[in-house]
Amino acid sequence: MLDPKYMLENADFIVKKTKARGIKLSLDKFIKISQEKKDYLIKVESLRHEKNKASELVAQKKKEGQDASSVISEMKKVGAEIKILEEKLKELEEKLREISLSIPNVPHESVPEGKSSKDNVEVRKFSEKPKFAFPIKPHWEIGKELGILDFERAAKIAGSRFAVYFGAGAKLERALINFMLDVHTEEKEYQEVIPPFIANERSLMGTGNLPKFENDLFKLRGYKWYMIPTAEVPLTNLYQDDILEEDSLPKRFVAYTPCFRREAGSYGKDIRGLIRQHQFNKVELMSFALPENSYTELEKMTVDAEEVLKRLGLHYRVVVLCTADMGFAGAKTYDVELWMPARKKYMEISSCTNCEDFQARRANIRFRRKGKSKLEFVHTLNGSGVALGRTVSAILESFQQEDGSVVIPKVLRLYMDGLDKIT
RNA sequence: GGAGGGAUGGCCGAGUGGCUUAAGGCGGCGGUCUUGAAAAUCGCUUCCCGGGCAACCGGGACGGGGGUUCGAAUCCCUCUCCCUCCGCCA
Repeated sequence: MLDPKYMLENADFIVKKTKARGIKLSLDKFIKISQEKKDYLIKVESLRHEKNKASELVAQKKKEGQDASSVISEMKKVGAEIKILEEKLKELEEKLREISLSIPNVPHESVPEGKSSKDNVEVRKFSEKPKFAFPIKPHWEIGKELGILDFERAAKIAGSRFAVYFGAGAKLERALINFMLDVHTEEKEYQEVIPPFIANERSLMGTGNLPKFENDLFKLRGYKWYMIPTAEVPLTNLYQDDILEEDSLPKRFVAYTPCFRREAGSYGKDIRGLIRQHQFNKVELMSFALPENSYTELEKMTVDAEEVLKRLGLHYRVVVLCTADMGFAGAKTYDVELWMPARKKYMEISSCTNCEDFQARRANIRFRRKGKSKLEFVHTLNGSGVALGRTVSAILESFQQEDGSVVIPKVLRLYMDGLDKIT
């Protein structure tokens, strides 16, 4: 949510920036209703003032034993009038809120303009694409042949877009979770969290998943609960309605959670393998930062996410998303993309986003500067550190051997009882 | 699932229809004292919206929503969350 004052004062700029996102937006209605609301507000306030004065008079008269009935009957009328105006006012406020909630964040000035993901700009790369002297296989074939991934059995249990991990596959996934958590907690100053994997409406409003993107979510039937699509939701809402101390910022958290997504509208896309699942594991980074530091924090977070991939020895690149490819709540996003040898394509594995005060305003997360009374909204940042399923895919494909086995990256062997190869 | 008790400013906590314009304390900020600090002491300090260059003025908010009333933190209804006891349970 954007600051309503900012919206009124910079309407043209916001419309222009939103257009760059590929979204058509008009703020005319917002401006008109805002003015209307203000007029009503002034009317209501003056009537309420009158009422307050009269109430004082009634109290005084009664104390002095005088008759107050004329004032009281007069105020009955005023009271009724106030009620009508208040209803109208509330209606207008509700409309304004609805509009505000549906407007995406404004991209940061450093974000390149573009029309699609093709216009994302590569920022840096790490290492080289792996080379193979034999015909390579996609990860689902490798996983099936090694007996560590099973999509058919997952389909029996749940349906398509689910996976069962067996033996060394399950252990690899668990090793990666522990490895990532250890890197982020022991070296990168993030505090580990295990949050609920279910969140309520308010929390999903806070992050911007609701009200616009309900179709992406799994809702629990009969409850106002949703399965989390990412740990960003519970982590951001850790401090919903809170007031933080300036000294306590930045606050950094890392959480392992499963993520649940409907993937509605992606029928037929990435149907094979671990790339696009209804349920996947992810280690997520989260940071609450001072506004003046949030872009430094975004750089740090991206580098921290990359660190994991570097140590695994996987080839990746970092791109800055263009205006058209960014998410609803983001002001700037870096995607870290892993190289998938079998598809000969880079795939997003981490998305590090500075939401500035967009989510903080929705979730009401504020802070107080030392010695000042005015409250400000914090900046929130989130980034994957990193998604597990796609990492496993890249490991299987990148480190596959001619005999069908897969070499385990050195940093993981400690987490896998010394196992150096899955055969 | 049953029965009770709660939710008040950054935090703690008083307040059961109009002398509350939310007491008091803690914390925070500033002054006095001190070589400095601590202690003591004095003052300031809830947030949001509207108006104003400003001092200031007006309005709102006591978990959320609704109601009663001339007037609600206070009474009624409802929802959410928290606590205690009983039952069940990994």
